[in-house]
Amino acid sequence: MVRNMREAARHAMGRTSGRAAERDPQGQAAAQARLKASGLRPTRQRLELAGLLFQGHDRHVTAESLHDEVTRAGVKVSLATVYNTLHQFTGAGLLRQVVVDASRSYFDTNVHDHQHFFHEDEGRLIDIPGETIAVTNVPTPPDGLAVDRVDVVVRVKRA
Amino acid sequence: MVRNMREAARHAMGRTSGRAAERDPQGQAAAQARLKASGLRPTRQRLELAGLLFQGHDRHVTAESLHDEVTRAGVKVSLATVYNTLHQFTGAGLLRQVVVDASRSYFDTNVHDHQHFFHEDEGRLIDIPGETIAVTNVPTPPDGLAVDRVDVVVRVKRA
DNA sequence: CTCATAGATTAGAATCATTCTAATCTGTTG
DNA sequence: CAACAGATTAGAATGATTCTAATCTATGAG
Repeated sequence: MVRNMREAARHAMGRTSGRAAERDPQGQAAAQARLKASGLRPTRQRLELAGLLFQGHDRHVTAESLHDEVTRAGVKVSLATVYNTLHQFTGAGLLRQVVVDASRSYFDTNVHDHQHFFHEDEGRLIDIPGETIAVTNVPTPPDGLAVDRVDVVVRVKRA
Repeated sequence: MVRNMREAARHAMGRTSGRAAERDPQGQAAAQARLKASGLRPTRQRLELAGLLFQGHDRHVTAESLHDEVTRAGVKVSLATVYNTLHQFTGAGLLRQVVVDASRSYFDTNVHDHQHFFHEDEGRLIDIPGETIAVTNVPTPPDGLAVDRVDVVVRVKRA
């Protein structure tokens, strides 16, 4: 029994993930449950990425930044898989895609109602809590259309 | 004198632009003045593009859509020039760039304060008049940063 | 536990919007 | 009209993202 579990863990997590799991037990566990709920297999790569993404605090990543990060952590995941995973997590409601920069896509681990500062000089996103800003008098959309969501981006620059 | 003006017009406007000018006298004249004010030479290409863009009603274009349009109108302008021109017009305050879609840049001839519906199924922008929506309680940006502008995008889908 | 298989990963090619290059052309000014 | 700064352009280059099709692996059945 003990051996079975070790085997399973080794298979699921791969070489370096013991460390990742220690770094980040809760995020990974929660993510694993949510992956299962979405019909996504808990592969080594997805667990590693989830471990980095869901550490408790809100994060904003691009495919490239996350790929760099996971690679620097000594884990081998292809860029294609990072892209796939970001989209699958988004589909599963674990991430939200943020469009603020024509050249890059950002993904946000905070999927609740909130807005962003976008630092145009550095290409960095900063959360604004959901209750802060109020958007009122949003008009009814044209016929046959329904509001999906309202995005507010406060673009900021060095003073 | 008459001959000089004709020549100038012919040179500035090229083969087919007599028609374009007739189609769109006010937009072109206004644009010409504003180009001059920005130190941009009134070339055939820029006048043609301005003629299409500034016809009085607000427009949303992408580089590709504008290039198609000017090409269909029988005018030969390279895609590179369309990109250059859109950016120069934006720098001159004649256009505003709108980021709503990770895969494309939109340019809006309405540079006044206003917001957009973005039709996610069709990739189409629809103006919301500036006085309609109210955004309140925008927090102070982090130290050393100043608000450049606040973008509001109401994402809509087929009901 | 083992196997078959659906699902996942990946290297590398392909794509798409956009930018760059450097050669040629044109508006402007003297 | 000459000369030159500025503009245009074809085509190459870039960079993010997606696709392909070959190889792996998690899972459920037996």
